[in-house]
Order: sequence, then C-alpha cells, then structure tokens
Amino acid sequence: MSAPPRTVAVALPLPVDHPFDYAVPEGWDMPPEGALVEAPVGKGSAIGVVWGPGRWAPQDGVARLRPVVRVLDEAPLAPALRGFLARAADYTLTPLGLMARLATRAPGLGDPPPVREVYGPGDAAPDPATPARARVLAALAEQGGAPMAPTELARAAGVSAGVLKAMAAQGALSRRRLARDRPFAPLDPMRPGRPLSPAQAGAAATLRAKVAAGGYGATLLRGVTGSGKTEVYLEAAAEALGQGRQALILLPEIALTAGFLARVAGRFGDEPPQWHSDVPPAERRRLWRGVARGEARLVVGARSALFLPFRDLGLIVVDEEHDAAYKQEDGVLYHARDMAVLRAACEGAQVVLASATPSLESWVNAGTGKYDRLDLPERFGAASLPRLVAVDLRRAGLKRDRWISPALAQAVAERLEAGEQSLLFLNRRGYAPLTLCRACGHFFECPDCDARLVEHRFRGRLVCHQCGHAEPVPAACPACGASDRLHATGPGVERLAEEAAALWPAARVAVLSSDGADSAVALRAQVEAIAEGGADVVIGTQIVAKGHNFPNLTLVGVIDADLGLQNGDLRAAERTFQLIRQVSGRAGRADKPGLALVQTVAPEHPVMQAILAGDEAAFLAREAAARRAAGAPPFGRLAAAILSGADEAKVWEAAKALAAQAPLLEAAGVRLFGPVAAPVSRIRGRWRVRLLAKAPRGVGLQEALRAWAAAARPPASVRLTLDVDPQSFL
DNA sequence: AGCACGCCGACT
DNA sequence: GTCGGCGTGCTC
Repeated sequence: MSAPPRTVAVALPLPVDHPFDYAVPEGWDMPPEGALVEAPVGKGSAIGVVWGPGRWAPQDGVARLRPVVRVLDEAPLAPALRGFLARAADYTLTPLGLMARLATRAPGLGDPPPVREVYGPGDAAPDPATPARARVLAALAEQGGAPMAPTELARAAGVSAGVLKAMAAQGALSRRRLARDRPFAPLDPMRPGRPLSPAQAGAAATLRAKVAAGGYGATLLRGVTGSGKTEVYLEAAAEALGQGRQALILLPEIALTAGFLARVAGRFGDEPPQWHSDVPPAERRRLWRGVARGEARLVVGARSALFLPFRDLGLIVVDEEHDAAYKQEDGVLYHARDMAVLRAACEGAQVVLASATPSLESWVNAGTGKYDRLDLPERFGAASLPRLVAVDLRRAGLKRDRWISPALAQAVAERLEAGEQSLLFLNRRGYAPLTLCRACGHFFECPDCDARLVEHRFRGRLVCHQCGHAEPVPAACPACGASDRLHATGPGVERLAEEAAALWPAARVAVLSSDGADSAVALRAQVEAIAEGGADVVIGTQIVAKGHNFPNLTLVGVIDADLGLQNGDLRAAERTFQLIRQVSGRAGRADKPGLALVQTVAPEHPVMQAILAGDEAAFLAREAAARRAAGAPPFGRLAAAILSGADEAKVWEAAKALAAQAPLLEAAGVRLFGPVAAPVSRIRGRWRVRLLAKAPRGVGLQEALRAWAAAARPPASVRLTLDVDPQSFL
C-alpha cells in the first residue's frame, strides 16, 4: 500500500490558465483548499492559492514536483470566494491565478501580526530595590497594574530604558507582546438613523426584507440626486449586520469622501473601515484579516474591495452603478458592477445597484425582471430638481476664443451678487486641447502616442493625456521658427478659469480637475474644501459630477454639452445624458432652487431634448430600442481584441492572422469585425489594432474566443488583449 | 509576468 | 575572435 500522493494544485499569479502542482513536505498537515501558500516558481517564489488536490501522475513527464515553501498563517479563501474567482476568470478570459491574485493582494500577508511590547508588574521583587525601580513599580501601580509601553513607562517613572531592561531580566517586570492592530470599531445596526421619508421607508423595508430572507437577489435602486438613496441602502446594510453577516458598499473612488463616511457614521455610530488605493499597507493588511475573520462587518471601498475575503457576505451595494470608473481598464479587465452581481450570486447575498441615472444595462435588466426595481421619486427635503435651459451657441454671439455665453455670464453674475456658488462644467483638462502654429500650421503631437499635446498653462507644459509625456511650451514654432505665432485652440478648464477671472475680477475662481492633486485623498480634500465655500465660481471636469454635495451651489453651466457626443462611442449618448444630469443635479439644495444652463450648438438633438425635458424613461426607452435594433449591448454581447506591439507591421500581421481565423468564431455564432487601427493608434510607442467580436445573447462568446485566440496565437512581440464587454473603444 | 536560453552586430 | 541585442518559450 503506497501512501496517497501528498500534492496540491496551486493557482499562481502567472499568465497561465492552469494551476501548478506541488509536493507537500512529509510531516506537514495538508493545506486545505483555499489556503494561501508560497511556492517556488522558476528562480523565485510566489504566493498562490491551493485550488485542489494535485493531478500529477508519474507518467505526466514531470520528473519531480517541487515542494511548497510554506503555508501562510491566514484564513483560507472560502469556497464562495473561490467559486466567484473561477467564474470571474472564466467570464473575463483572465487566467485564474491572475484573478485569484486580486483576492490576495494585501501586502505582508503571512507575516506575523504586528505586535508591540509592553511591560507589566513582574513576579520577583527588584534586587537591589533602588529608588528608580520603586518609581517604576509605583508608575505601574498608578495604572492599576495595566501594562505600559516601554517609552511611556520610562517617562512616567522618570527612569531610563536601561532600568526597565534590567528589571525585566530579573523578573521584576513582565514583558508581554500585544497585538498592535486596533480592533475594528463596533458598528451598531440598532442605532436609529435619520428619519426617513415615506418613500425611503418603503424602499428600505423592501430591501431589509430581501436581506432578511437570505439568498441572492438583485435590486436597482433608482432615485434622483438628493432623494436619499444612501439612507435607504444603509438600512439594508443594517439588516445584514443585524443578521450577523457582512456588508460591502462600493463607490467610485472619487466619491469616497469624508462626508460619505460621516453619513455612515451617523447611522452606525462609527466610521466603517475603507479600502481604496490610498490606504497604507499596514491598514490594508489589518482590514484584509479583519474581513476574513468577520471582525470588520461593514466595508466601504473602491472597486478592488470586491475581492476582499468576506466570511459571510450578506449585501453588496454598488453606488453610482452607472459610473464608467467601475470598469478596470488595465491589467485584469473587469467591470466591478457586473462582478458585484456575480459575487453576490456566489455568496448568496443581495446586491443593490444604486443610481440617479442608471446604466442602460441595469435599466433593461430591471425591465426584464432580472433585477427588482425600487424608485425614490421625490427629492428628499422638498427641494426640486434644477430647471434646465438650453443656450443655443449658434445664436449666443460668442466672440472668438470665448466660451461663456452672455446668458451664462449674466446668471453667474447674479449668483455672485447673491453670495451663491456657480459651477462651470467642461470635461477637458488643461488650457487648450490643441496648440497650433498660425504661420505654418504645425501642431504638437506626442512622440510616443497618436495624440495631440494638451497645453497646461499652470504647469507651463505641453502634456500627452495618453502617456503623461510632457515638454515645455516653446517660444517659437519648432517647425518654421516663427515666434509669437503659436495659438492655443479650443477650451480647457484652465482657459475657462482665465475667462472667468477676466469676467469677474472680484470672484474667487477655483479649478477642479484630476491634475490639481497628486493623490486621490488630496483630490477629495480639495473638492470638499471648495464645496464648503472655498470658491465663488468652480470650474471643473467630470470629477465634480461624482458624489459630492455643494450646499451653496445654485447654478450649473455646461460649457459644451455636445463634447461627449462627438466620438462615435456606443455609449456616447448615454454617457452625455448621465453626465449632464449628474452635473446639473449639483445645483440647488433644500431651500434654494437650482438652474442649469446647457450650452449646445444642437438644442434640437434628441439627446439634448431628453436632457432638457428631464425625461429619463423616454430617453432610456429610445436608447434601448436603438441598441436592440443594432444587436448592441445589453441585447447582444461584444468583446474587443486589441493587438499591440512596437512593430506596426507585425501587429497588423498578427491582426490579419486572427481575422483569418474568423470562421472559427462564425461557426459558433460570433461575428468578427476588423481589423482596424484603434482610434488612438499608438500609445507609449506601441501600435494598436482592434477587432470586435459580436454575439447574440446566449452564444458561448468566451468559449469561442478562447478557441479562436488559441488557433492564431500571435507572436510574443505582439500582445493580444481580450476585453469582454468593452466600455471604452479607444 | 519574470527570466533564461539562443542566434546575429560592435568591440577589447 | 567575444559581449550583448531582445525574440521565444517556460515556469509544477
């Protein structure tokens, strides 16, 4: 009788779609499925997840298996989480190990928990009993014998650290190690929250009942800005916590503000832990462990929080579910909203998608009954939505290089007079999108990308918005040598600020864009400071649309409402509708009605008409009909194949080879379009060519794509990226 | 993803 | 005659 093979299959963070087998050393306990292990890979080692028993057999040709290095002292990933990772990997065509890494991405996992040393009273009497030693014991006695940190004790007793060391050595002091990690503040689901309106109370009761019933369910929670969606889904979170389960609230990163955390604290008595890119390593580790142990009950986080190792997740909220920031666009490509629904299904949890302007996908899913729908009709606190008025730019009589129409300027002046804030919205960073030589027509382009350089006058640089390349603005044209002929063409927020300063010299003008701060935290702080009254005229890109309330803001001016409609993107109309709705929703609070002036060259455009009429249902219905007719998402499915490489000819060659394998896709019911040069045909020196696969619902799109990509594997110098459900078509 | 092995140009 | 470019393939 030979002993059973002591092997495990380990999912490793490699771009290889199968787990690797390892031997478990004799005398070790077999690590359970889901355990985190360190395993040798090539020269080094990596942290992986035990995915099952090894499938190795002597005849497989592998001479020997290398042994696992160590089993990390962390909770194994639960079956529900592993199931989620496997299905997410399958759906997004991502190697399992790379997907699993998202769930093990806390630094220092497996390290012993951080400890601090403390001194308490010892068993022995000090010998000799010097006055200094007596003072030490007295200082401890004053604390009731509670252990103290060495520095603290030494200071309290007025002795040096050496005295403590000597006392500890002879047993006059006891040395203990305490966990340094703070415990998680208990959150009280029974604490009464803010009073709810009847509509809120009804929606909250429905969600509570769904959470209480247990099991999977999905709800689209729809309500205009200020309708109190947050209070409603916090009730659902309270229910999950009351059941002893955990809850996760996902927000677009920029919406994770102190204001939001304070609202949660208002409901539960303390702030919940947060998870986002600016959380420092030690705190990430503490939270990862706290979540795995079930000690952290409610987590508020950005999209990557979706991969935390919850022990018993009862609820996921995806706030601002329509937000494009939920799509992860590099590395592992996934849509956090869709993955949240998948995770909820795997966990037997409720998922709530909340938005004032739902995505068409979620709207359709609610229409077909795949999701339930809850509407919060009126604006909480009796304020009304802002009045939306178009300003026809064709008749506005704007002077050259001016972007603020007289009507808008007049409205801003009135707000300044009244001591109220105005917001001018323009979704363009920098000073001007194009810098042109008026003598020879030369314009500035990025040396590494197919993109114009954007002038950033505050920084005095020309910047590439694709790769970050920056160069100083020259005094003379580099092509023809003409000086003083370089002309900034078109508007950016910085230029708008210049115009605003000229129009209203006494006003405090502030620019809010992602260029203004070097971390997400700093940016949030900046938004908050301005919202609290730090400026009279706020000029911002789309970051002002997200999440934050501007209590004293009564006017919104949309500088160029047509901007988003210019690219032929599938979702251009939807995005424009959502963005303008969200931005205009910033105007007006409880007692001050708001006004939104929408500057456009095409007020008769159906999208503009829908925005102005505020008729969201009609807009969505029309958009849905158009997408259905085109077989576009969510009625059909798309996947993009992007080939990229430094050698343009090789990239095209690889793209044509893939296109030649189209019959493989056609046979499975998937149509292939392309290849075409990507709209941004070169980024960071890499040429990019796109293909688009389109399938009706119900067709095994991923399966077909896998076979197709395998049949025409591009050479190593060309990278193939498969993007299932692409959101961006660049 | 890293990393090593493997065939063709500028050097002590 | 070698050192080194990165193109190709592997990692249990």
